Amino acid sequence: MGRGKIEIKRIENSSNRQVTYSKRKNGILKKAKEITVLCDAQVSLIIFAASGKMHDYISPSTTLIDILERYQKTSGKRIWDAKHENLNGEIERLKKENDSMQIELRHLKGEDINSLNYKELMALEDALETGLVSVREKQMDVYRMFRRNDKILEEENRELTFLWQQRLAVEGAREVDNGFDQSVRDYNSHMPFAFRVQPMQPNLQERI
Amino acid sequence: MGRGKIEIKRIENSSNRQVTYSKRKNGILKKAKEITVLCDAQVSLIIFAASGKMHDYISPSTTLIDILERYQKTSGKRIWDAKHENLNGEIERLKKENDSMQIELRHLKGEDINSLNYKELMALEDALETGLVSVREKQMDVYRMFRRNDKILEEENRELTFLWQQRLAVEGAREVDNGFDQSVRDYNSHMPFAFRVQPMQPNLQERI
DNA sequence: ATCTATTAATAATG
DNA sequence: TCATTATTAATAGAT
Repeated sequence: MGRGKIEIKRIENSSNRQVTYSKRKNGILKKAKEITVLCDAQVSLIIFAASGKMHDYISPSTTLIDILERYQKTSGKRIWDAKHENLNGEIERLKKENDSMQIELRHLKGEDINSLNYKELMALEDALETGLVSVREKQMDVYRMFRRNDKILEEENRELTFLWQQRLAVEGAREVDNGFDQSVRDYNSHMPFAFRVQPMQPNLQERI
Repeated sequence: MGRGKIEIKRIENSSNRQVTYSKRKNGILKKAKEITVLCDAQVSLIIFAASGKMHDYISPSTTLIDILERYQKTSGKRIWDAKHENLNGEIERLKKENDSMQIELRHLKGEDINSLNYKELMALEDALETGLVSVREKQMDVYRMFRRNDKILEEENRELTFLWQQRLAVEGAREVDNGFDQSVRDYNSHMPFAFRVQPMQPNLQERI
């Protein structure tokens, strides 16, 4: 239908192809609309041009999702069900995992243990004891770390105090004419920053 | 195009409608095939007749799923993502819940506790102690139940033994002419079933 | 289903 | 891209 008949095979001339695409696309869309009106049909039509441009028509009486749902039922082909089922399976798996952990947690907290038999109670006791031992060991580590830090700080303090007093004595002897207050202020500002008490164990500091 | 022009509105005559549907459906399918060949287009066409009959055409170079995926991207409309979003959200939620329980469990078992601070360690210790107390209490309950059961059984045993011996004595005095072995066999078979040792605490029995 | 008169779509052209 | 038009294709109504 046109000035000449054409073979149904790829149109090699690119611009001809584009023009034909545009015309025929409109034609199909029109036909799709017409059949829905004339015959109560429901149509989903999606067309992608080679360029990537997309055109679609969905009968106004329905939705694409609805049509796809029906398509699945009618054709037996899977569209989203396959993905859907995987996700549902994953959810089931996670829920089960969750439940069993939930139960284990409650047991470890001493809850819901009426249903446990003697053997299970013994195992639970063992687990709790093991955990308690580990936790108390860790607590001791932390405690020792504190103590060590304290000792280092104390020692530094002693050293600094000593240095301070020594210097004070020397300066006091040399500059008797200046007021005492002035000296103190001087020493405060001259005290090198590096000598001031700095936190040890920075990691510890952050966490506690 | 036909013997007469028709208005584009629902065809009221049912059989005419069906015939027209059939003809035009073929026409659209043909056009869809043609545009894919002529213009490198990709088409997804699904048609439902009012009767429920379904016809479809998907360009051979692609799949419906692929087209829908592109449709989503191009149009921004959600198709299956809308459905999947819920499920994905659920999965994320469950995974998070899972992870935190996993961590809590490991902590209670004394694992991975290096990163805990002192306060957290104390809380953990408390939890473990509480759990241990509960478990040990339960163990004591079970132990006491055992003991009680044992005592009841012992007492029953004593009673039965007493009854047995009493009867034996009476019978022995009355039927001295019969052999002893015979008597014993008699008594075994005459002993009412209800008097035999029965398990107490059936629930306990099953679980231990 | 098939036929065919007629309308609709469109290929080539400007 | 748009309009025109010669020609083919689709199809409404009849058989």
